[in-house]
Amino acid sequence: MVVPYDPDMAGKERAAREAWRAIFDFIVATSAERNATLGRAGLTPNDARTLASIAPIPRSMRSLADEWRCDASTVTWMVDRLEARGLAERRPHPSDRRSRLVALTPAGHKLWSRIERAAYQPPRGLLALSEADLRALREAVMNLPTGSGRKVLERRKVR
Amino acid sequence: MVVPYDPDMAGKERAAREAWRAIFDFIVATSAERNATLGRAGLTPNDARTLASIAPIPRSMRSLADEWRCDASTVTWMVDRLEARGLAERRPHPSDRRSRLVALTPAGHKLWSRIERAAYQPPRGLLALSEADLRALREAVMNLPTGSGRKVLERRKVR
DNA sequence: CAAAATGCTTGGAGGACTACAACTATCGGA
DNA sequence: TCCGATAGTTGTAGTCCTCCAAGCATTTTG
Repeated sequence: MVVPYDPDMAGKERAAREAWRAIFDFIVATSAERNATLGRAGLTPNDARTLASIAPIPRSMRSLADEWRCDASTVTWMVDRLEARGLAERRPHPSDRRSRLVALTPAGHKLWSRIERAAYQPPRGLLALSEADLRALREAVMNLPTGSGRKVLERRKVR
Repeated sequence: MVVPYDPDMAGKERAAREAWRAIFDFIVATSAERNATLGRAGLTPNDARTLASIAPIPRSMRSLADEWRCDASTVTWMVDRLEARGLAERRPHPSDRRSRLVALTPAGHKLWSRIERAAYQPPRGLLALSEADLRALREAVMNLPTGSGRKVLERRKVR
């Protein structure tokens, strides 16, 4: 499909830019609050990231290090902290005795589901949008590259 | 204005929740990437926050501490770091000789505008929305409360 | 004016985060 | 079976972030 000239494009581009700026600013403004919320629960941002990563299914230390592109020892520290709080635990890997699976404890599941529920509570203001808009917004956000415009983000294979 | 019953509400609520979840996941997924991008520019997250705060207009140390609800000495450290890198500078306050205004240097402006431009680049997906929708979206987001309900964040106790 | 308040800096302290190097245990292929 | 590769831990180190206490300069208030 060819679009030789769309007189609306200029205005639309600008509108998109302004909308995005608002979203971005909101994200920035929110992240501080989000961290404060986590802090109230005694969690650091990394704690939360770890919980989120292992909540669906136990993960090996190695896979976490790969996902986060950090040193394996860093994962050791992070998991240590969660384990000390009783939120996560190391389990033996069923087929590789070198490896450990990191899993949430019942307390960890409880805490994380509470935080997740609160965090996913959509702000009322979103209801000002039409359902179609909301879907478009969701689509738009879901298709965003997670890098800040950076080139092709090298695919990370999460095992 | 009374809204006794809106058959769309259920679907809308769900759409809002899903859109919000997408945004939230994006925030989580992005924060690491975003920090990596900043890191490539030699900036810590706090560096970026400071640059963003003083970019529009020079600010006093005090106002920054108030905005971030942190100790005044923390602001001193942060500004020190930027000043050491030649990105920001302290200027005398025109009417209060106790106070200092923190401003971007030319180098700071240059760097920040580059980063800002990249960060504010709107995702193409947003163009799927009509211009009117985009404006509505912007309005909605701009009117969102940035807090997750909680108003007063208690001083976090240092252990 | 004297005292209290304010703006900022310095010094001290500690936790979080991160990497690298060295080490142990285990796995997998030749 | 033997050896290189892999998973994870420990020790070391450095930066960042954050606070509190103390102190200085200046402003505001009684």
